[in-house]
Parts: sequence; structure tokens; C-alpha cells
Amino acid sequence: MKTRLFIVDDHYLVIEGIRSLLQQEEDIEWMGHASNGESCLAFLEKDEPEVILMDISMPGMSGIELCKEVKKRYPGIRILGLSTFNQRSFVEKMIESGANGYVLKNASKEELLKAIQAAKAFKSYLSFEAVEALRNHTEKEVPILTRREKEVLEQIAEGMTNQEIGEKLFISSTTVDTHRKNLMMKFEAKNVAALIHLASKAGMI
Amino acid sequence: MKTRLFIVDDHYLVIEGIRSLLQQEEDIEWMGHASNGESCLAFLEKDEPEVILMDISMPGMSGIELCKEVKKRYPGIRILGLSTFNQRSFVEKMIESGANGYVLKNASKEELLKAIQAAKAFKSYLSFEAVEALRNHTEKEVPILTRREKEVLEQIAEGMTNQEIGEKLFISSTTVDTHRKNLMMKFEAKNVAALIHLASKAGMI
DNA sequence: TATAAAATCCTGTTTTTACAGGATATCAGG
DNA sequence: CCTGATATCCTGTAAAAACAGGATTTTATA
Repeated sequence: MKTRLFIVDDHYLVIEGIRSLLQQEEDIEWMGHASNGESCLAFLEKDEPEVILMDISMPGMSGIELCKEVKKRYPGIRILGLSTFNQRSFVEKMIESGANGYVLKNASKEELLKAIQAAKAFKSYLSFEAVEALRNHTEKEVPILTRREKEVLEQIAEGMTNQEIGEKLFISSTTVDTHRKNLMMKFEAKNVAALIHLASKAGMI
Repeated sequence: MKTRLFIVDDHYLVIEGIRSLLQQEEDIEWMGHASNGESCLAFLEKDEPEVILMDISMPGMSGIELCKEVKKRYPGIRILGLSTFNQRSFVEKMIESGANGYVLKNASKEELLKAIQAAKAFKSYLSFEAVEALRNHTEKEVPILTRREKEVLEQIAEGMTNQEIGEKLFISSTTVDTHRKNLMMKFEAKNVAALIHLASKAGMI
């Protein structure tokens, strides 16, 4: 019995590459692909795959949000996280959101096939690096920010003062200051300069 | 005549995917791949491809450094930047480092082939998004910094205060403050946060 | 060798941030 | 229903940065 596979990734070359890679596999049926969460959900209304390969970082709805949504609507579908990031926080979030496994983009074809087969059998599979990421607490992780913290961070990066941010977001400047404090705690930054530097390196602004 | 192609990327699935995609192409000869800058340079000592597809973000030596090095040692080799980032700074840095083109990972197979053919003919090719990235921010000019200003900027980004920077560079904290003022003037930044943000986007830290 | 650019240093004042140490309301998940 | 996370708000003090407006020395180069 063939495994009905669907893929969601915003990088066309990755999709086409994996498609081409799996085309020669007898036991995989390629159902199609989507380049964002919205079109993935639209596809699922018409047809239901067994396994979805899902990129984490996508424009619009993130893989984590999409994973939650898909699992809520279609609990039978197995989801494999697919990403370039081997950061603990990402792997963790994805598993928490209901993913059955996690494969890094630097995994081998064999590893990918193993993960797909495991997912089909309702088992879980984490690629080696993903397991390492979960084990390795020492590795510097990208902090997970709340909606408000992200908004405040963006405004700080634009050069706005607490007062200006407060006016813009309709909150008190002291509240902005609290968010700022929390941001610096999360990033373990000494001051704004370090905060913006770290956030920028992490690709969050 | 076949195009002798080599690829450098730390994501195995991307390599295998692109290999699989291009295998059916008549006019491309797959020479091999490397997962980092060092092994790429080692390969080039033995054999010389015509075109190298090169990822920008890699562990160890970055694509930008590798590009410079390859162009220095083997000026005849054409290099195509390959990345998920459509940020101006990356595209620009890569071109400055001698790359003949830039293709995003969400490009189509046709676009990739076009870029490879252009590179083979010593022409340049930028994928649509890369051109957009270059066009969108052309107005913003990156300020030219002095040696000292760069040093101070780096220290500021690390979270050091004027006093700490002064001690480290054996100058007065007031001098550091002057450099800071000049940096903010050059970047037209309102405060450190904006300064670090702009400098980071410009790829200067 | 002029001259411009760079690097150094200073005294103030005002504004903003950093840090400490709270409190309250809401809402989702176990 | 309780707990934890989120978001909101507050008072204070100390430290740092931002701003203004200087000056001197060094260094590269036209």
C-alpha cells in the first residue's frame, strides 16, 4: 500500500527536489504540494493525505500554527516537521503542536524515508540532529516571544522610545518598559544594543 | 557541450533534490557536492567545475567568504549564490564577492537552469526576488565607516557601555561617545537600537 | 606642505534606559 | 478550579545615552 504524501514548503526548489527524489520510490504516492498554510488547508478540504511534510518557517501562517490547525481538523493525518533549524525550541514546539516527527533538511534520503514510514505506522521519528537538539540544553536557543513582545521589539528596532511605542500601541510607557525588560531577560542581553544585535542575528527583525 | 556543475550546501536534502532535478537534464554534468567551504576547496584542488551552486548560510566558512576564496584561486569558475534569503545585503555581498548570479530556493527549475546557462556563458543572472531586493532599497546608502568607528560599533553591538569600550580600546569614554555620535549621524539613526538595527541589516555586524 | 579627515579629549544638560520590586486582570490548559 | 503565561500598570533610583558645542593632535594625501 502506497503512502499518500503531501508537502508544504515555501521553497519551490526544495519541493521539486524532494518530489524528484521520492518519485523513484514505489511505496510513495505524491499527492501534491502547497507553498503556504492557507493553500494547504484548502487542499485538505478536498483530499486527505496520510502524511504531510511540513516546513516550519513560512511566510504567513507558520508551520507550528499550521500543524495545530491540521491536527485539530484532521487528527488522522500524520505530520513531519521539516526544517533547517536544529534548535531545541523549534523541535519542541513542533512536537507539542502534534507533529509525529521532525526531519532536518540536511538529513539523508534514507532518513526521510524512514521518517515517512514511521509516520505512516503512527510511530514517531526524530532525525539525529533533532534528538541532539532536544538533548543539548547548553545550546543557545532563540527565545520564543509573545505577540506583544514581537511588536515592541520591532518598534524598539525602529528607534522608538518607550513613550512613543506606548502611544503607538495604546499602552502605557511603563508597560512597554516591562516588555523591554522581559525581552532582555529572554535574550540574556545587557542592553538594547545587545538585544537588537541578537534579535537581528536570530532573524527576528 | 555539458555544463560541469558542482554544489555546496549544508542541507543534504537540498543537494539530493537538486541533483535529482537536474539528472534528467542533458546538458548538465553533475560533478559532485560539498557540505561546507573547506571540503569544497579541497575538491577544487583535484578537479575544476565550470559552475558552482553555492549556499550562503553554512556552518564554518560562509558562502560569502568561500565565494571570495574560490574567485581568487580560480577566477574562471562561475559562482551562483543559492539561498532562502532575499535580503539586499546578502545579494549585494555575494555579488561584491564575485558571484555571477543569485537564485532563491523558491525559484523554479526553469529559473535555475536559466541561471546556470547564463553563468556558463559568463553572463549574470539574478532571480526575480533578488532583483527586487536590490531595487527596493537602492535609495538607502550604506555609510562608509572608519576603522575606529567599526571597532566601536562592534563593541556597542556586544552590549558594552561607552566606559567599557573606552577601557577595552584604551581611549576615553568621551571619545567613544564621539564615535557613537558620528555613527548615529552617518546612519541617520535616532538611538542605539536603530543604529544596531540598520548596521545589522546592512551586514556590517 | 597645506589641508581634510580621523581620532582624541573635554564640560555641561536633558532624556531615556536599566534595574528593583511590586500589583492586577485575563485567559487557556491540565 | 487552579496554575501559569500574558498583558497591563505603578513608584522609585541609578546609570547610561542623547544632545549641544566646543578643542587638540595625528595622519594620510593631493
